[in-house]
Amino acid sequence: MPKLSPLRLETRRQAILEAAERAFARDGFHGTSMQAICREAGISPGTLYLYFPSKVALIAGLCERDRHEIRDALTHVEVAADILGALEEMLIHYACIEPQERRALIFEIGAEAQRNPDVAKIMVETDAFFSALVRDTILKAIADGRLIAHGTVEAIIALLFALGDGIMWRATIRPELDNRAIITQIFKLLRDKLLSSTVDTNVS
Amino acid sequence: MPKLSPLRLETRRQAILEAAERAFARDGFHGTSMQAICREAGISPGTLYLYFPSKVALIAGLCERDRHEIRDALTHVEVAADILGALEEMLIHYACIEPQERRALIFEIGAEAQRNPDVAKIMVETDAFFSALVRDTILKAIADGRLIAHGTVEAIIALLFALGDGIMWRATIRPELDNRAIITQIFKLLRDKLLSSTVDTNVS
Amino acid sequence: MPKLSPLRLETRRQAILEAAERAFARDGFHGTSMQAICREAGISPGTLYLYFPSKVALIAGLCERDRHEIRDALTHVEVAADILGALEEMLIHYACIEPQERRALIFEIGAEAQRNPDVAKIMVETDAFFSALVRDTILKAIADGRLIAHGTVEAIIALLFALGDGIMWRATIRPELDNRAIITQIFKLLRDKLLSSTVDTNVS
Amino acid sequence: MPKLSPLRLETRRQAILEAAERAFARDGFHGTSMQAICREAGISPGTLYLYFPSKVALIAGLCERDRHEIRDALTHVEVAADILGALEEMLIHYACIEPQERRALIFEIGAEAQRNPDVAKIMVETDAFFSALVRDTILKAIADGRLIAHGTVEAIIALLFALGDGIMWRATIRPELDNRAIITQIFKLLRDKLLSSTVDTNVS
DNA sequence: CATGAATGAGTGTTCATTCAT
DNA sequence: CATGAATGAACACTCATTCAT
Repeated sequence: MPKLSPLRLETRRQAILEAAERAFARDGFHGTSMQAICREAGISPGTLYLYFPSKVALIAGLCERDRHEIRDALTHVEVAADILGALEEMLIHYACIEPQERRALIFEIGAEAQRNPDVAKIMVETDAFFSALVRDTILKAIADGRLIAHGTVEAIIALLFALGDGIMWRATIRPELDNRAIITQIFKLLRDKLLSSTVDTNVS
Repeated sequence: MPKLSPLRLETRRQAILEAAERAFARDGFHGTSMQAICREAGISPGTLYLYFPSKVALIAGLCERDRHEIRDALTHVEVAADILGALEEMLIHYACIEPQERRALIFEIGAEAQRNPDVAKIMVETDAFFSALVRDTILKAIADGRLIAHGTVEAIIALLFALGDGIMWRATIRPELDNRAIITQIFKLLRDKLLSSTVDTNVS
Repeated sequence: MPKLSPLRLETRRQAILEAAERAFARDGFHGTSMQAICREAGISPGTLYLYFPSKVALIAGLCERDRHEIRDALTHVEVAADILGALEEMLIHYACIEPQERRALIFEIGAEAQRNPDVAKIMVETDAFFSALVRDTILKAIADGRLIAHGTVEAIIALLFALGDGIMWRATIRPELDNRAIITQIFKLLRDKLLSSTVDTNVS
Repeated sequence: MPKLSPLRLETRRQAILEAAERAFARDGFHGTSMQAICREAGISPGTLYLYFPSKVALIAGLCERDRHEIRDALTHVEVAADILGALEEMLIHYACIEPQERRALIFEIGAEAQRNPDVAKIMVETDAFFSALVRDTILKAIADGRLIAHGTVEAIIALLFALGDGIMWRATIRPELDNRAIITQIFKLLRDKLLSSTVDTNVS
C-alpha cells in the first residue's frame, strides 16, 4: 500500500477544496451536505474522508488556502511603487470584483471560528501575518521616503487596518452600494490627509 | 379569559429571545437545537412556537431587538455636545465592554442573512437607519460649527462608517488585542486630521 | 353549574360536526388539526372538548349523522311507487351530485373503522340497517306485485347491494367518468333482466 | 465496488414494501411511523430512505406492486375457458381468502389518493388497466361465441365492474358475512340472466 | 360554560461519518 | 486507494389534549 504521492495528494485536496467552496458559497456551510460536496467534486464520501477528516476540516482548509492567496496578493503590494494604490486595488478586487458568494463565506468561517479552535487559529494567524506584512511594508516605505505619514505612524496603521476590514465588511453586507466609488473616495482622503505618496500615481 | 395581555406577550417574547441569544452565543445558530432553547427558557417546544413561528424568526427577533437597542444608543450620540466622543464611547462599549459572545452572534446573523431574505432585510435596514442617523448628526454638527471637516464631508463620513464597522470586526476576530487603546488612538487621529471638534472634550 | 340544555347541546354538536366535516373533506382526517376544526367552528379547543371527547369521536359523530341522513333518504324510497327509480335517484344523488370531497370521507371513516371499534360498529350498524330496510321494501313490493323478480329473490337482493356499493365506490375513485350515464345504463339492464317494475316509470 | 446490483436493490425494495404493508395493515398509514417500518424491516431510517424517498412513496410502491399482482392474476382469467368462473374465483380469492388486513389497506390508499396525486394516478391507472383487460376479454369471448350477452353488452360490462368492486367493498366492511356464498349466488344469477357461458363449467 | 395558553411526546426526514468489499 | 451502502442520532416542528382562570 504505497502512500499517496504528496503531489497527487495535494492536487486532490485542492480540487476537493474548490468543490467545497463552490458548494459552501452556494448553500452555506450548514446548508451543504458532504454528499453535495462529493457530487460537486465527483468523488465518493469514502474518498473525501481520505483527504479531509471532517467537515470542519474543509473550512479550515479553505482558510488555509485563503491565507496563501492573500500572501500572494500581498507580494504585489510589497513591491509596488505606489503602496497605497496597490492596497486600494487589492481592496477593490476583493470587495467589488470577486463574487459576493465568496465574501459571504467569511460569515460561515467566522461563525465556525467561535466554536473551532483550529479555524480560529488560522483566522488569527492569517490576520496577524497580513497585518505584520502591511505594517512592515508601510514602515519601510516611510523610512525610504516613499510615503509621508501625517500623524503618529502607529495610529495611522491601526486606522488603515480597521478601514480595510471595515470596507470588506460593508461590501459584504451592503453589496448593492457603489463600493468601488466609496473606496476611491476614502483612499483619496487617506492620501490627502494621512499618508501621502511621494511617487507619481496614475489616478484612475 | 386568560387571553395573553400584550404586555405579558412582549415580556415572554423578550425572555425567550434572551434565552435564544445565550444559547446561540454559546453553541452557534446551527449548533443550537430548539429543545436547547426551550430548556434555557424553561418552556416547552409547543410554547416556544406560540411566540415565534420558526427558528429563523428567533434570529430575526434578535436583529430587530438589536436595532432598537442601537436606535436608543444613538439617541445619546445625537444630543451629545461632543459627537466624536459619544461615538467613541459607543464603539468602546460594543467592541470592548459587551461580552465577546454577543459580538460573535454577528457571524451567525450574517451567515443567516445570506440565505434568509427576512434577516437580510433587517440587517440592511438597521445599517441604513444607523448610517443615516450618524450622517445627519454629523452634517448638522458641521453646519452648526461644532465640528470642522478637514476634507470632503462625504468622504469623511464614508471613512467613518468603514472605520466603525472595521473596528467592530477587528474586535470580534481579535479580542485578545487591546482594542480600547486602538480605538482611542484612531479617534485621536481622526480629531487631529479629519474631523476636529470645536467644543471642549475631556481627553480620556 | 346547570348542565347544558339538551337542545342547545345537540345544536352545538351538529354545528361542530358540520365544521369538522368541511375541514375533513378539505384536508382529510389526519390532515385536519383540532385547531383547524375550532377555527372552522368558531370555538376554542376547550369548548370543542366539552362536546366531543376526542378527534375520533368526531368521525364517529359524522358516521352517526350519516346514518340518520340515510334513514331519511330511505323513507322516500320506501313510499315510492317506483322503488327501483327511487333507488336510482338516491344513488345518482350520492354518487354524482354530492361533492366529491364528501364521498372521499368514506376512506377516512373506513380506515378509522379498522382501528376504532366504535366507528366500525356504527359502520356495520348503518349498513345492516340500510340493507334490512331495502330488503324489506323490495320483498314487500314483490309480495304486492309492484316488482317482479326474475330469479332467486335472495340473489337479486345480494346483487343489488353489491351493485349499489360498487357504484358508490367507482364514483369515488373515478369521478371523472360519466357515472350518471353508467348508473342509468345499469338500472335499465336491471329492470329488463332482473327486477321489472309493473308501474309506469318515466324513463329518463 | 459494492454497488447495489439491480437484483439486490429490487429484493430489498420488496422486503421493505412487505414490512411496510404489515405495519400499515396493523396500524394504518398515519398510525405507522417510519421508525416502526424500519423496525419491522430490520433496517435503519437512513437505509429506508435509500430505497424509498418518502412515506407516501411506500404507499405508491404498494399500489404499484398490487397493480403487477392484478395483472398477473388477470392473465389466468384471459386464457380461461370459463371466463366468468375465473373472475368468480379471483373475486373469492381477494374477497374471502386474502387476509382482511390486506383488504383494509385499500382505505388507507384511497384516503392517501385524495391528497396525493401520485397515488391517485396509480389508482386510476390500475383501475383503467384492469377494466380495459376485463372488457376486452369479455368482448372477445362474446365474439368467439364462448359467452352470450343477454342485453346491451356495454351495460352488462358496466354492471360487472360495479359488481366486482361492490363485492370487494362489502367483503371489506362486512367480513363477518358469508361472502363466499354471496359471490356464488350472485354469479349464478349473472350466468342465468345476463352473461351465460356456452362451455361446460364445473359448478362448485 | 367557555377560554386559550401550555404541554411534550411524537413526526418524517437528514446527514456526517464508517467500513466491508 | 476507492467505493458507496449503511448507519442512527439528531433535527425542526406539530398537534391532540388539558386545566387554571
